[in-house]
Amino acid sequence: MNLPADTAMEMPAVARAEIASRFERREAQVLRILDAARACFLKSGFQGASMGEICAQADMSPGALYRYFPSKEGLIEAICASDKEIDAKILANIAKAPSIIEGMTRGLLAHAEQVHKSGMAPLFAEIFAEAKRNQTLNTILDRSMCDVHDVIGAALHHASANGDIDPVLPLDQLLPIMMAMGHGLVTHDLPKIGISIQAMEPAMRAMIEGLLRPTKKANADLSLAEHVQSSQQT
Amino acid sequence: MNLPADTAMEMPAVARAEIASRFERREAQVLRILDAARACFLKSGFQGASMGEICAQADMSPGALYRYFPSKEGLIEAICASDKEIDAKILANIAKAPSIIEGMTRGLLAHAEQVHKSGMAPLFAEIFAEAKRNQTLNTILDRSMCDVHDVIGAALHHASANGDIDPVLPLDQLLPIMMAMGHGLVTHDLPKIGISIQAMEPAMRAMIEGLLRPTKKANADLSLAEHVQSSQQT
DNA sequence: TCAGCGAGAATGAACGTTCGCACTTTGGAA
DNA sequence: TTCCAAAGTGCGAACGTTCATTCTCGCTGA
Repeated sequence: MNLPADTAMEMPAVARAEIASRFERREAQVLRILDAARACFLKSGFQGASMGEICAQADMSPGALYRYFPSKEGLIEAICASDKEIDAKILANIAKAPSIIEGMTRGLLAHAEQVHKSGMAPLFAEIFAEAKRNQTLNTILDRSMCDVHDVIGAALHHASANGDIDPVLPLDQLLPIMMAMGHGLVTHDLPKIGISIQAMEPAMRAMIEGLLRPTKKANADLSLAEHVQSSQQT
Repeated sequence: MNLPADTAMEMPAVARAEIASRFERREAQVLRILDAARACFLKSGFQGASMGEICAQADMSPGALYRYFPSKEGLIEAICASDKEIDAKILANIAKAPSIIEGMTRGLLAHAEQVHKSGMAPLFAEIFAEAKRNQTLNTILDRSMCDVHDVIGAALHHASANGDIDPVLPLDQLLPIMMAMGHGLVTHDLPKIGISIQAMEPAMRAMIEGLLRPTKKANADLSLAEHVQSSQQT
């Protein structure tokens, strides 16, 4: 941003290119620490990872690390806050999608695939688990969830106004269901089962279509009468 | 706290006969410890809860506790193993349901409601997060998931043989989706949002119907063509 | 009498954090 | 330019605490 230009000019060109100013150097160090912390938290969990472990991973002494973060708690909060931004592009695509069904289908799958491919699924699970106990984390998570809520909520309203959503179902119930689905896809260990996430697209689309598309559900109870002749097993 | 062991110990001679034997007393103590551990893990997480905390909650000294469990690790494993049984009745109901759609709808919601009502959702989140790092826990969890897989898998096969499931979708993809949904409903903080889980039944049924019910999805891409005139927002 | 139980102090390791110090960079005065 | 004080940075030993676990010993019921 607002670098002292004179200082930059006193430096040799090579050094200036690498770390042009104090501010940037500081930012680079912060990033280095965050990367190390992410790796350690991923491997050992928030409580399980020690500051020593993180220092070693960042190739830095404790004294140095504590110049950048006031505490382990602060580090955890920074990790949570930094990882919310992952969704930005995906959210934009949901808003731009030709229909709510396409948007949600692709958005959910893209999100799940991104998280699993980057290997960050355990970290997500950790964040959500920790947020149920840690008030500060909970607030951070809520704030980042707000963006998601806003985008999907707006898309739902828009689709509803267009008559693309079954009027029987209250809109404010659809959103939590979507959120829970996304949550499940990310937290559940899909890759372990050997499922390709992209291959799930037809099934996901069918499911979301069932949820949102009008008609066909005036009284769903007929499914009961229809299938009385059925199921039991050993 | 209403701990079984407490009550038993303060009971008159007649009632004491119920837990007279060494074995039964030992079992009661184990239960007392497990209850305390569950409460502490729920509040502070596996790593966050200390043995001291658990001892205090169980009203027991460390020396006593260690007569029943070899380590904190062992306690965690016991908690994970004991909490898998929650699903037994719900699973049975899924198998007995008149149709796969009814079974899955009610099963998923019953499971979610039970977990949330008992306030154990954070513990579930904790277990799943921890299992991604701890090999032993992972095995325990896998084993308990096997039961669920078996029951739902059997129900799916049965329904599929009856023609109740869209033949286009491979069965082995449906199961992970169901699992992920259940997982999401449990782990996501539905009650915080103020949603009554039972009220979600129509929406859930519509969604599962969309996923399983035949017809209507020969080429779902028409949803794209249909809605080209759509969505953007502020 | 004896095996098992329970309490609680003791132990030793690990942890988050701080401290003191040496080194470098910065910005301005001489 | 040269010099200096101030500020910033990094290191790693050290600190105080907390933790999981063990030990010792007295107690209890059979």
